Amino acid sequence: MPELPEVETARRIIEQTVVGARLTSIDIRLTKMLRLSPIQDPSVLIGASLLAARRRAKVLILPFSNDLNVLMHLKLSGQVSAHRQSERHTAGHPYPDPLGEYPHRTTHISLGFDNGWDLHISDLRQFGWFQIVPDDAVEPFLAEQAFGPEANDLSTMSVADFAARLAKRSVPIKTVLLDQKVIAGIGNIYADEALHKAKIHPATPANRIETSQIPILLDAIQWSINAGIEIGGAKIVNNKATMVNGFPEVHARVGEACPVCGDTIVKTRVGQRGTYYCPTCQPVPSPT
DNA sequence: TGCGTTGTTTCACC
DNA sequence: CGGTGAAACAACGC
Repeated sequence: MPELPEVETARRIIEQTVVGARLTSIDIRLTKMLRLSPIQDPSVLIGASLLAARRRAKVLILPFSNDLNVLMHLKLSGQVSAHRQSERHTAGHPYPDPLGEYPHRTTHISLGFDNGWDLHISDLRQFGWFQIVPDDAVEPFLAEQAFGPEANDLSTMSVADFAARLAKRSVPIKTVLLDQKVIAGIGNIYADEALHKAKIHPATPANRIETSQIPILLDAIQWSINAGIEIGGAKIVNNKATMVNGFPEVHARVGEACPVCGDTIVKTRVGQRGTYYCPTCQPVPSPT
């Protein structure tokens, strides 16, 4: 799915278009999207106003005025697109064409608001979910996820806290960065970018990261996530991120030149995920 | 044709 | 119990 920057971009679009507006219609074409929802009848939301657009980790939280909330996860291929006449804002996976007709074959949910904006939720692979839950279920749901601090603002995570988490894990550092319970919001693209910025090989066992590298890695994570937010989320074409304003620097750029040292970026597999790094900037860690 | 793709959950196995 | 590795969910383009 969209990672934190893409979900944050979707949140901002929702905030700027339909927060404060009243829901006038909701059309759910693929009921599987509601498979985790305790409330199955979407019409209960009609007539209520959207109060805010929140985000925790990669989950969107949309509280309505009738004590109900929409919780949404875009997973690997979800997209939010807001439309009002000729105006359009889109975030998330771009399949098949953000400039084309909506709703289309993979637009599974559409919401209409009384200020003229329509929100279309599309999802090629259908891994995403959409829940309608009462107010008193929101915090328990989030608590159950046990998300770590937000990757775009790690001011609440001390170097000592992070070091303590890393010390308990023998798996590759990249795998730990993808664990939402350690830090929330990092995905495959930004894990590669953060490790390149910090000059750490992605397969380095987490418990063997040098103490001096830990604060550098914390800074690098925030840098990569905020770089992603600045460009409005990664731009995916044919399942590959394309560079916008020099970002990403290594992800999906196998065979190209490292922007730091000029060496050729290579691709490997770490924790079953495609992984890109620069062999010069990120040397294989020395044994023991 | 088979493989890989911005994520998370579950399960078997230590 | 807790950590780890792999499969599963599914559709599409190369």
